[in-house]
Amino acid sequence: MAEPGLRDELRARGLRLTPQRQLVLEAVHGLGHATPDEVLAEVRRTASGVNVSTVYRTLDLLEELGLVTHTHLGHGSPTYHPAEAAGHLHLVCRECGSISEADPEVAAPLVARLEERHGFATDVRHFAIFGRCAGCATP
Amino acid sequence: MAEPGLRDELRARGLRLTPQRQLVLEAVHGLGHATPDEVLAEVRRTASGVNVSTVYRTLDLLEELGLVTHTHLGHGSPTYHPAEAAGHLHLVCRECGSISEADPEVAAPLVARLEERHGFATDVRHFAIFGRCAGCATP
DNA sequence: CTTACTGCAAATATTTTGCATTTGG
DNA sequence: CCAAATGCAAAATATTTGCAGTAAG
Repeated sequence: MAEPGLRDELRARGLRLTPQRQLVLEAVHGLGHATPDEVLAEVRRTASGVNVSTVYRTLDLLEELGLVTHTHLGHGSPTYHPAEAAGHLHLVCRECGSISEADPEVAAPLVARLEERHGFATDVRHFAIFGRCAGCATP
Repeated sequence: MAEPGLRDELRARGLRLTPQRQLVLEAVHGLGHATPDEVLAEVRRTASGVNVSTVYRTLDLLEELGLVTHTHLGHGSPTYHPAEAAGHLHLVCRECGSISEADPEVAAPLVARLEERHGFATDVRHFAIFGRCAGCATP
């Protein structure tokens, strides 16, 4: 998978395209949702010996470049996604820990009201909703 | 400020009312929003020498008892609130970091749709919405 | 060549845990 | 008294940083 965007975004800022940066970006794409640790593990499955610090620094960089985003899905580490795939909400079940996704359209009325009443521009990508999933519902 | 609820909740489970537990609960009430660290600092302003571990253990306990709740407001430590005051949404501005509140009623349509389409029971208390606040809007 | 980038190891920060001691009821 | 709770110090995690060597352009 070539990442045409990466090289250009980097050059535009006088930065360099390195194998590590390509690997991290590919890992984020491959995994869909992943913590820095999971990205590290994935990267190491392919190329051995990429360093933890590099993964952290690279994820920060990729986020600045607008190629990935992150979300806080509750406790622990943040989760990184490819920016393009970020157009969904996360439903986090506090009982079983499962994470499902929902169409951002369900949040449209909320977004509209927040804008209207609070002048608040909601970033739907960075969104996590907590509760109890269907599977854990007590009948 | 007497905490009538605390003693009873504890006794109902065969647990004990200790000065530390009262102090932590009072600190959460006094602060409104606070990380474990901030709670610790506040508690120490009053009584000296309450231990970090006790604060963590107590916050967990108070949450189980339903007297406080916590929310993840982005990076870093979770934020604890008094349970009664928890009936609001948090609007977190990613630019200035400010946290404002909104009436949970604005989320009603979202909650309804998630229930209907995904069988997901949203916990509105545990809710954080990211975006850009009115003050940071670029005109 | 120039300087951005990486690896490494140590420093921070945060939360958890085992165990001896204290203390509420 | 006795089990529960605390303090303490060490362990487990997670993330950041300084710096010297490596490599992209």
